[in-house]
Amino acid sequence: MDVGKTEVARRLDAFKAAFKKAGVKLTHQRLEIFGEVAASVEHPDAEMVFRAVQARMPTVSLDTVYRTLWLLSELRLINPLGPRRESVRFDANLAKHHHYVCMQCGLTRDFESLALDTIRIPAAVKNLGSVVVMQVEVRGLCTNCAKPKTAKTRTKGTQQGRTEGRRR
Amino acid sequence: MDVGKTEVARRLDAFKAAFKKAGVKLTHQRLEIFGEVAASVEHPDAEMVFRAVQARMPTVSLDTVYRTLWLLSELRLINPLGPRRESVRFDANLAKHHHYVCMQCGLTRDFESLALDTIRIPAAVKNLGSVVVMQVEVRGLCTNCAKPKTAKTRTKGTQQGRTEGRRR
DNA sequence: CTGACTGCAAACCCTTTGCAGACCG
DNA sequence: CGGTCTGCAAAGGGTTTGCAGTCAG
Repeated sequence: MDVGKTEVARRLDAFKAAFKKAGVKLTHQRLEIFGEVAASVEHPDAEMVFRAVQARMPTVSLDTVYRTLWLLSELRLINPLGPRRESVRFDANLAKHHHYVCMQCGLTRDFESLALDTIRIPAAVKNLGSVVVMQVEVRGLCTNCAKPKTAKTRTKGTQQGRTEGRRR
Repeated sequence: MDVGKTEVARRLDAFKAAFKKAGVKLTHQRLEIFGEVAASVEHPDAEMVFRAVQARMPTVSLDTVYRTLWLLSELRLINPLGPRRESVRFDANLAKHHHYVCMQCGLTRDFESLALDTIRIPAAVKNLGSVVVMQVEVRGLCTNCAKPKTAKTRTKGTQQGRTEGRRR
């Protein structure tokens, strides 16, 4: 249930290199925290990481875990999962469809594709559990966010935004 | 930028039928709230819906919007988007991969597939924005949750769970 | 040594809940 | 009319932040 030893070692090297390059300090807790995420196959959330690290280092605090996790994301050593963390969104389109999600503003749009609807799922997935839905998620920068500076043409003013100004 | 008129009408019919069948009351606010989600292509969150409905019905409260949104989900008239709402999760696997997510316990696992990595994305998506990542998300019931009752064999004890007891 | 980092506690934001009055059927 | 719903206000849970002491480089 763990990531292979060699793979973890490789991730740790990338970790140290990235820290050196970014010029941030390599503290004991950062190492433990990254080690935890790198060795896990569970896609843990902050609290899971916290509990695991806490076992070996009883003084860590949950906020350090959060800060470190986001730092790691910034250095592109790990990725936050799923659509941008924020509020739950709802979808009234009950037909088969797929999603395009803007990594910057969170804009989410449906798109349809017969070809994608009929994708064959690898047999190995069967070992994980039953298959109820299969959706393709495409992430990128929406045309609006891709526009150079002067982002005056905000789509309709409402909706969409609200997602940018994250991070500390 | 809206859903077609006929489609909205169809969704409204399904809505009324489902309400009658479920024996829940069809109130003014519920109708407005559903209408808002059904006509939007934005996958709004509770607050977006709230603001939109509030414009036409200044007395609605945000909590009613929440309650209605979840009610609609229960009646399968809309679907909450993305992996179960809860905390952000992180992924240290930077290689191309896809996700299997259990709809009940939130368990999330990677799986690889050359075939899936090379899927051709429909040209229409280009109009939405650039493509940075393409991932297939398979949702279903993991083997553990699928087990009849006596779910004694909890995977490793830790991780995983924490996601079930949602909803009011 | 010194600025970056940590732990602590308090603040925040989104979401949920208990309760009394309002309204659908 | 009666039970379901709503609005209100307050509680909850996850996440973030300001501050003073601590530690990596």
